[in-house]
Amino acid sequence: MTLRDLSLVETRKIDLLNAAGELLAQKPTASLAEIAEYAGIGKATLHRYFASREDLMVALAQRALMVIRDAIVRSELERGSAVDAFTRMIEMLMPLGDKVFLLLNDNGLQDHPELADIEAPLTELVVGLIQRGQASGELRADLNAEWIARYLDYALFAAWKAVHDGSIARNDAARLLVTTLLGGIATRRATS
Amino acid sequence: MTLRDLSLVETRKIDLLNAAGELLAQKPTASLAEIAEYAGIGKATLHRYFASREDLMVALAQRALMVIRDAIVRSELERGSAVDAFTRMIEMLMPLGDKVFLLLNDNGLQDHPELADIEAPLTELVVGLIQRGQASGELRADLNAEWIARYLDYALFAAWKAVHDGSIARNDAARLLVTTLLGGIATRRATS
DNA sequence: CTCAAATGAGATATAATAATCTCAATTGAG
DNA sequence: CTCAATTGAGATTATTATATCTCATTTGAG
Repeated sequence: MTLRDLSLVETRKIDLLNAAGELLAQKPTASLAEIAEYAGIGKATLHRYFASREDLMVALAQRALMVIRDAIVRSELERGSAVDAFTRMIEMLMPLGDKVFLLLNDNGLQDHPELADIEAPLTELVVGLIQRGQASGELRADLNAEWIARYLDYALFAAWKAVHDGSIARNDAARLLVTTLLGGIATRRATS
Repeated sequence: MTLRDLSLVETRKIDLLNAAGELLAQKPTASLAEIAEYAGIGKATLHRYFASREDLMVALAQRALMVIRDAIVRSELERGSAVDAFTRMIEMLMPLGDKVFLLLNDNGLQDHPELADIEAPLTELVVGLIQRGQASGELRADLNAEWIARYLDYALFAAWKAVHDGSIARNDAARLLVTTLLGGIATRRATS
């Protein structure tokens, strides 16, 4: 085994990130020593892969964003009606909560450049979908698309948290979120 | 001046909390030394008022919740239609973002008993309003009231953050949030 | 099998911050 | 004005976690 064998190194990094993500989901304040132990490796080895805690955190957040991106790509936003695509996207994203939702807020990595580079095109995809829906008359055109995208983000967090707390059923979460987002909380009568 | 003069001690505590909240809003990682300096008092004095950092943080979060509670009480949820009351509440809460929205997520004080005691009755008030709206036919009865309350929380954060980032206008935020929450993001056509 | 590369356990060094302590200076009630 | 209570500046100690280092052991490519 040599360091030049990038695929092996990458595999180990992935295993390490998986373990770290798992532990941090339970205990967001876990120390590097705890993470190393949980991952079954030595502290020194952890540092060989990630020089600092921040490096590790950034890598974790990058991966979380990439998981989200993959889910969005796989939901084929361009296919069918905007509302159908929107629904597919929520259904794909909903199950990812456990892996990503703690990682993406809790930390102080909001405006890290390496993360912004991944997040920006992601937001673009979503904004694009929303604009398509507005153009087709499916989504309200009186709301700014960027606002809707941000609103969607937070609504996702709300649903993830509700599932995590056990206050809504896992299987029901996507449907519930979609219907709440699309239809709002008022009846027709009240908003007419 | 003696320690038995509770009102004076309370006044100083309030000043200290104001300063601490102000600084932490700008720099959430500020050390106790920085907080003391910003408040214009010595570190020792700060410790005389709050024995530990956690004590201070809990006090800050308590106060933030109390500020929110006051705003909700002043919006008279029982007066008029549920939608009107709901709108008044959002309009009262929106301007508080700067003071409270960092304090209530960022930290690790989620399930502190002293905070839960303040938060629980608050949630009750909101859930009560939502149920009133559902009973009167103004709000959708097919959505669980607790879910709507939580959804509302996160939507508020979304709007607060959007204002903070400058991506929506301060003056417009309450109206935008209310219309998005009540009406949803889809057109009538799409949800019919 | 061989050996260079990689690893793990743990010691050690650094760093940041919280918490405590000391004491001279200030404050304000009476 | 007087004096006990309070305060502030800063030294000191305690705590915690990160980061580095050492070296014996393990691993796996060839």
